[in-house]
Amino acid sequence: MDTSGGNLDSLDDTEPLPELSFEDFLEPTSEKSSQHMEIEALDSEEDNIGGEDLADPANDSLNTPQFKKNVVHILEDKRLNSSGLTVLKSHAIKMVTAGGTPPAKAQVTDVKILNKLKPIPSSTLKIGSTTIATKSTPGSITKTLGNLTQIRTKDGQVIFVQKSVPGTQSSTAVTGSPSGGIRRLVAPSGIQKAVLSKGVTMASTGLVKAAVPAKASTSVPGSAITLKGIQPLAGGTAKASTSSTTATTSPSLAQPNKIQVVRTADGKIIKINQAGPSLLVNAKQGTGTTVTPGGSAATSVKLSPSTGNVVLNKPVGQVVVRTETPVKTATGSVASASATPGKMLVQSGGKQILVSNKNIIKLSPNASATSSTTHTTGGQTPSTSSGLHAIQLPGKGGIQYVRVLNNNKSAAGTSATASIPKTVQTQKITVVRPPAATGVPATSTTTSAAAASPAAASKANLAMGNTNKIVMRSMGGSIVPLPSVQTLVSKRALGAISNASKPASAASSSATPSASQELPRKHRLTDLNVQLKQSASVSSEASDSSDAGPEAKKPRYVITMQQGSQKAASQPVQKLINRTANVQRVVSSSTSPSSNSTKKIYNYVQPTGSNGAKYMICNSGVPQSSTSAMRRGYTGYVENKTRRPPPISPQQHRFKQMGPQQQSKHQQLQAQAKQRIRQQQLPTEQSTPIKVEPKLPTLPPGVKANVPAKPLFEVLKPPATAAAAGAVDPLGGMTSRRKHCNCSRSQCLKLYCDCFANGEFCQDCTCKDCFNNLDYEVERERAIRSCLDRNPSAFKPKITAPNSGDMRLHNKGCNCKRSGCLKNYCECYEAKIPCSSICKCVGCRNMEDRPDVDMDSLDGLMGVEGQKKDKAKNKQLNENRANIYFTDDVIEATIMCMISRIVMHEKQNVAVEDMEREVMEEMGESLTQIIAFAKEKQETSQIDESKPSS
DNA sequence: GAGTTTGAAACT
DNA sequence: CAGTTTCAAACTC
Repeated sequence: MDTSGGNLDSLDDTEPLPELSFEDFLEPTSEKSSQHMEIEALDSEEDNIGGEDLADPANDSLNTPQFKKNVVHILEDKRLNSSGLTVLKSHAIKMVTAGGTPPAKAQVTDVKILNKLKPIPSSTLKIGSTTIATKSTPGSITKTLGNLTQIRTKDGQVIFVQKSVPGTQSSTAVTGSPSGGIRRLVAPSGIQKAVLSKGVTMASTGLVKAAVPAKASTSVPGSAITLKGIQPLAGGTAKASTSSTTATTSPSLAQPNKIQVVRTADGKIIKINQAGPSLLVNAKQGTGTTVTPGGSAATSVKLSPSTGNVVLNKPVGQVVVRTETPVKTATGSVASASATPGKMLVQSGGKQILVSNKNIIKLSPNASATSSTTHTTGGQTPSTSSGLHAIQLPGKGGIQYVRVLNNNKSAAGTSATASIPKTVQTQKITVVRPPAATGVPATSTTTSAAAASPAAASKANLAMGNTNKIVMRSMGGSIVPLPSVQTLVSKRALGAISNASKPASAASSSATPSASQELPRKHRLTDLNVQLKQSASVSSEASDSSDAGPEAKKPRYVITMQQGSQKAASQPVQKLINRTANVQRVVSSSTSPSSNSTKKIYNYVQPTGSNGAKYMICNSGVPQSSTSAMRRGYTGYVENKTRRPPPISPQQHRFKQMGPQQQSKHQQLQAQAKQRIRQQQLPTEQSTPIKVEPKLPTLPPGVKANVPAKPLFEVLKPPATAAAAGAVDPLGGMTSRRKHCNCSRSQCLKLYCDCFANGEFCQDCTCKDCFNNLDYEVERERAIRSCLDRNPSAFKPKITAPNSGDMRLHNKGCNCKRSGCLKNYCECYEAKIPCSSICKCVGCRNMEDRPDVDMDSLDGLMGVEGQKKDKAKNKQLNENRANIYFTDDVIEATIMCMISRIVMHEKQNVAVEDMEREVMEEMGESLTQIIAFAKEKQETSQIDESKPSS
């Protein structure tokens, strides 16, 4: 992304801003329900953006670099959905401007108002719900020139309204709205801009056409389209570097008092005019990577790829978004990147504006938003004031989204539902950028805090006053999931995510990093797990949160101590992991200010000895290691390629591999873990500094969750310090990433990528065009969903133990053909488990008992099926034999013998150590007898079998 | 380090 | 669901 940014800067920065003119209004063709959830709508929109161009044919042409015009579609009651831009057909407003033309040139703006708009009385000029001028207003309509009616607006502007007959207008404009009338607003030559509504300034000058459909039935006061909030910039006079100045100082702008210009890393510029509610969309290339304050009062905001959330705590009235033609496609594989225009989606007050290329803007009203938010303020520009504003900016490699959320009582980000805030009066603009190591931690923290905790959010809102909230995500630099998307995407993960009840304060930073740390899945961890239910409610919640299946119900949690935020943050959680003796699964609930009571499920280990408690984070629901083996379900950590090591536990093995220094560190960590466990075991949890949060990518993976207490992106944030933490961890790297991916074509958004498959962000990887990071959260979420759609268990561990005590098996089995399952190509082999009957491998030599047997010779003797059957048969036979000799009676008898020894020694006051030894000896004797019996039986049976034949 | 092999994932 | 293609890791040289 960095590379493209530079190119863009050089190319686009100098270009004058194309002026926007309203050309025509599209006749709504169909009424689509806006029942889509926000996430769905976003998905569709994303899909549209990412993939095909808008349905509008004009887009295609517009997307071409040569095309100079800006087209704006304002859709009503529609949100971009899966169907794509077809939604835009209804109630769309297309604004076409001479994109590359110098601003000095007179601009003609044609505006078409599609149906659902209230017919404008001859005496009233109204766009949307905003009345520009009325006859009733004294002196508003000054005179009539031919078919033009001169209207003086409240602001003293003079515009001419021309009634025109459909068909006389441009074909595009009139098409679809035969019944609609067209009013042409012609601004006198002396007027540089037309003020269409209070707070809305049309910078472009010249002709304004307003086609008003005659459909009275559809004309609902609230359904009217308001242009307020959309203001084409007057010009390309201002370059990216000076854009802020232009916005603030431009006399042509009626409202802009304070404009903040935010420039993304990709060179995209977002201007936020705090003076007014209007939204400025400017499709001009940007160059810089920094955001410059628009005015003295404006707060400087820097949006670098590494930047986190940025919250503009000031009333925002105007937002200017400049887009630039992506020079490079998202994938980067397309050679003709320049020909691939980016798209910008602006969602405003239930409307969405999709800008294709720098010159194409589409506004699509969000039905849901419109319905819910419109008319709440007595018809005062309801549409613009309410709803969400999402702006998707073309990036060098991706798309940027900006969402302006209404300032709701509760933080918009916290809203899990797709409901759109109905409160229109106050808006909060928050530019959220993924936090990065070098980002703006303060801002990001603020945003996250607001989203995460109601209290914080409310507080933030108070501070912000009348502001809009803008959540911006960009593919080029960073991506912040739109709230709706978050709700959408994270439903599964939310359960786990919501559980993240990290303090809004610095704790978040510390927690997040830890969350991203890898928690290597332990071998047979489930065997040792003992589920403890601390509270019935908790357990119920846990079950509730797991819609995605049993495994999905097991979110990963990272337990970190709150000790010095930085310290805790930098301290990999894995360090504390200890897999030993008794691992208890603890389901606990905690309540955070921001979220519902959260349920935490984690394992802690308590050795049988008196060494104190050890603990480990649990979570079986998500692959936790980054190795391919882990990705494939191997829960153990494969540190080296040595296969078939002595049957020591992975932990032992790893510990063994540690150097002295590492071991000491390990011990130190263990001590810390113990301490934490003790603290956690204290009855009074509130006093415990221990923080339990879901392990990072809880989300991904198919984990169904409740409403996210916090924005998904917050939860998904890769630990800022994780990367810095590097690979070394206290446990000698057992929990560190074994390897970094090297993906080149999958953008790390497919299961090919180990990182992605493990639900992790790429860190320190050598991958190319990596999208598996917070900057591309949208794409990442989409990819996750896509994977889950294909395979709901895609992110579940592939290797599990069916039952406690059972051997781990590959859930799906391998399918090796040529490796004999004796190379790491084989997932089973890589996981150090024998192939099972589930496997479809050919020539398998990865047998449990005889891995060394050369099965090649057998290949010719028996077909694949034969091998499978044989394998299954042997397995079953072994099981049967075990059942024959280890009957319940035998086992019971053995146990009774052992107990009897205990009782006997207790009476004799024998030392515990001796008692244990005696008991073990007793068991050994019993086993010996059983084996002897089995042998005898077998010999007897063989003799019996041989007798008949002879 | 480049090229090949391999099998899961993705696609058709 | 099967066959094919894509992909990235594992492996070989």
